[in-house]
Amino acid sequence: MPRYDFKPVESRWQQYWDENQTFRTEDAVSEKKKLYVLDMFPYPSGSGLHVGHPEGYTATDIVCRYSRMKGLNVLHPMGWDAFGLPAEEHAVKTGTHPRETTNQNIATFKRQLKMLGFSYDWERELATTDPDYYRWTQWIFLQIFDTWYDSEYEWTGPDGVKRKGKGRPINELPIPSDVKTSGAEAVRRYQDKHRLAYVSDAPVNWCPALGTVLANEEIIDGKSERGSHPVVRMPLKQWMLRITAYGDRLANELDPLTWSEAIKLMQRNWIGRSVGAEVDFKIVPSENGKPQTETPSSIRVYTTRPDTLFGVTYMVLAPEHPLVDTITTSEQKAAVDEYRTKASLKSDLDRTDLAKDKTGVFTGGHAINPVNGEKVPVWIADYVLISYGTGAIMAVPAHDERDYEFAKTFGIEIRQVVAPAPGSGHAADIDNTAFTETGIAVNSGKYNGLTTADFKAQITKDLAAAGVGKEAVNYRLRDWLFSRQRYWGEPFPIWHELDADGNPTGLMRADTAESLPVLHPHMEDFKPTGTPEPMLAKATQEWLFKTDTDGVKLKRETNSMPQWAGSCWYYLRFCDNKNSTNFIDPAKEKYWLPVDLYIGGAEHAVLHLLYSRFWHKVLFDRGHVSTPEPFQKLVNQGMILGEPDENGKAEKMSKSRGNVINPDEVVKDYGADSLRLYEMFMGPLEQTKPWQMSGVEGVYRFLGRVWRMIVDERAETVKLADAVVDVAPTDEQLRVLHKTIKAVTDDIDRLSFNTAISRMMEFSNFMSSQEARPKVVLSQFVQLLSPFAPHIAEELWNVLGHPNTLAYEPWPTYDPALLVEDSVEVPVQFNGKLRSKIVVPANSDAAALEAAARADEQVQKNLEGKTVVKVVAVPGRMVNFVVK
RNA sequence: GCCGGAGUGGCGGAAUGGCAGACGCGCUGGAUUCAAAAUCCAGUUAGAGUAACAUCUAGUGCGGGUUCGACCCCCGCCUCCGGUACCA
Repeated sequence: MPRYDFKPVESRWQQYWDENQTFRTEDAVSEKKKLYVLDMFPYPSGSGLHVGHPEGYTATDIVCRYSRMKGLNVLHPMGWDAFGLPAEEHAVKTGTHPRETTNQNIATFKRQLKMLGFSYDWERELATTDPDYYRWTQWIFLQIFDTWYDSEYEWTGPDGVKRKGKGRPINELPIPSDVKTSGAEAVRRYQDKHRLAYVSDAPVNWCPALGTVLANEEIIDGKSERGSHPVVRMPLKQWMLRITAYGDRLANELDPLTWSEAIKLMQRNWIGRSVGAEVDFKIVPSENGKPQTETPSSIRVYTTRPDTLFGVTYMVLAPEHPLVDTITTSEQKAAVDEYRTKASLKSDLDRTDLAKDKTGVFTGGHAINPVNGEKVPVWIADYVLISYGTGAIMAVPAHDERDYEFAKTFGIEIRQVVAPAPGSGHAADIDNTAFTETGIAVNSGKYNGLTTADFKAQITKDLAAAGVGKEAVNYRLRDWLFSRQRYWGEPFPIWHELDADGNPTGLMRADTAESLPVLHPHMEDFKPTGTPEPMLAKATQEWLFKTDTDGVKLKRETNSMPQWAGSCWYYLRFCDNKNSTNFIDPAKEKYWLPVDLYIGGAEHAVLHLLYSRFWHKVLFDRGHVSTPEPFQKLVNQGMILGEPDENGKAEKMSKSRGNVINPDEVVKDYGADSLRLYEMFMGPLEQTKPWQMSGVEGVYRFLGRVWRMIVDERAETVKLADAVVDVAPTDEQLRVLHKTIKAVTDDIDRLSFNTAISRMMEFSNFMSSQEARPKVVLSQFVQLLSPFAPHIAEELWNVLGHPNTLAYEPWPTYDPALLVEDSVEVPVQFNGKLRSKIVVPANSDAAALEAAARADEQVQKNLEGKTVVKVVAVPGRMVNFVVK
């Protein structure tokens, strides 16, 4: 073989690994120490693998191959997040069943991943669309459906941690006696209201273009995350998951995880816990004859600043607030109605677009401020959201920017009640801007002089004592809208009871675990209904209806689950993907969980990771898993941008820009090892970085040099180069080898793959110039290279005379004694500036260093005419003369 | 606006308190070749200086500070990237 020909080598080893099942992980639970390394499994899109995919996959593959050589029992699986809209949209256009499209795409992805030589255990492959898989997705849904959250329950979990709050079986939910006396049906309805999976009639985000409703998390700037289609809000009956019940735990239990602070913060911000108070303002009976006898007779507001209660000069209800009709006077009714209509027509986008200009209408009604008895006018305005807090606020223009703007617009009084604390460096300029800092209370009656923190604590207590308020916690996080109107998602294992006329009674029945999976109905026509009516409503009568054993007529739930469902628990199924009696064997769960290293894109920082943690915690509470968190260590790979343009500016890869790099092409021209090596050599894993084809060329040349270092290029067949001999290595060769072993090992442990590769380049630059290259040294180097470029490494390992694969050869270790050099070059500084270098024995102490430095000619020249104030000598590092 | 991250040669990046620019790309020159590709060798921060070395000066976004010594730590700014936004 004259030159390194990657094609036959790469396909030979891929075949070898396949045939010998080299990377099969033993199914039995082992005594060996385990390592579970997981990639975020891909959505198998029609366009195939993107160069961004192999970045994370190569990183995990390096860790896995390295860890196997270190003797760990490694679990490294791959699967497919295969439900989703594109396959269904394709079905609408072509009539091809989504399953067929999905299977084709999976085949392409699988071929591409195999082409890159990743050491997955393909026996554990799974797709979320497999009935054997979504059977258990539906089963977990039933667990969630069967659970209510007891926020007062104190318990110690299998992890030994004491917690307050637990998801408990619905049959343990205490039923109030008045409900109990109302009969069995009332009890069922009461239970349904408390389940973690429940049906709600609240306004939701309906996206006509996608033909489905979307979760809050799937909406960006008022448009759909996918496709940027407009979204409108309308009330619909939808499934919700009570993720807010777990808000505190989802935020707090992030602490012990090895995740970047940035991602933890994003999750905490998304959860958005805030502590404040709820305060009741009594509604003032109308003065113009309109009777005000309706209950409730007070407006409840939520505030994080109860210390500013004395500064309240008006109140605002969200336009959708139920009390608007009650409080609006007849004079104001027309104006209020008009405003509400306008607000309801505005999309969320419009509402945020107009963020600067405050609008609103006076209702004519008033309420009483509980702290001072003042009559406060009540307005409606769309800057108050019905979906947060109580949908009503007390407005304190002096100390809130939004209220300030509103008050300026409508000429409402601005009353300062907080003064800057002395020495805080803040100033209050109430004539021009709101003062939103904390400080000292003023104009607040008996509370004057209290600090913001003390005032808050005191008034919260006082309000509670008076029965007009209490401490309250609020979350930005909403319950998770869990139903979609599409075909290509998991059907719900739920039936609705029908009355004699065929109308739903509102009562539900769950499928039994044994009857799962609920399969998709056969359909020919995949066109969306164009209305919020789900696709599955077009299914056959047999699929849709049945009569239960007790004679009750039932209709199937026709919504389907969102794409997130399948990815919420796939890491569990990988541990035991063939189990037909359980979603995971408990012993296997105990052994493999948690995932030790999870690598994927930052785009899943809130959605997938939050949902998945939520499901895991429900399973934890119900005793199905033993760890409170699924992913111990998380690393987000940086985005790979396209090639920089002539101005050096690199942009996101996209079809429209025409700068997408196809991994197939790269592998065709340079081979899989080069692609893997390049993606790791580009820069730090977590950093965003531009693609440069010339860089691929660089690592490709490096592999050629490594090949020539070992193989005789001029020979007809693959044989060792003449310089490769069976001799004892020189001291220098040993030192370079052991330095490289140390550096590469440390770098892999730190996931610093770019520097590991540069160390191997240094090694090959050195060794290639050696006239005699000891086999034993080269063999160990090939092992170091093998996690990064496994194909060429396996081949060279063979050429060096080792039979079989090196996948389980013990990882080379270094001898610290060999790293020590006899003499070292040490810089000599004058006032911190480099002036000379001296060569001294490596073990020289500070005094010897200084003496050697003083003996140096350059140093003496620099010392002339100067006074030495101080000498700093750090053995092995440097000498610094402080002179005047 | 708020929260996070980052600013180092022509480019990707290395060095987390001790020789700034490892390694790679690109570029320049040379060797090899009939020629090319491939490969190998040398050079490559800028400026001053030298026949050539030597040597000197400046230099890690900007301004200040701590230190014998700062890309690294502290304070104040600027720019770029990511997240988020009427959340009371």
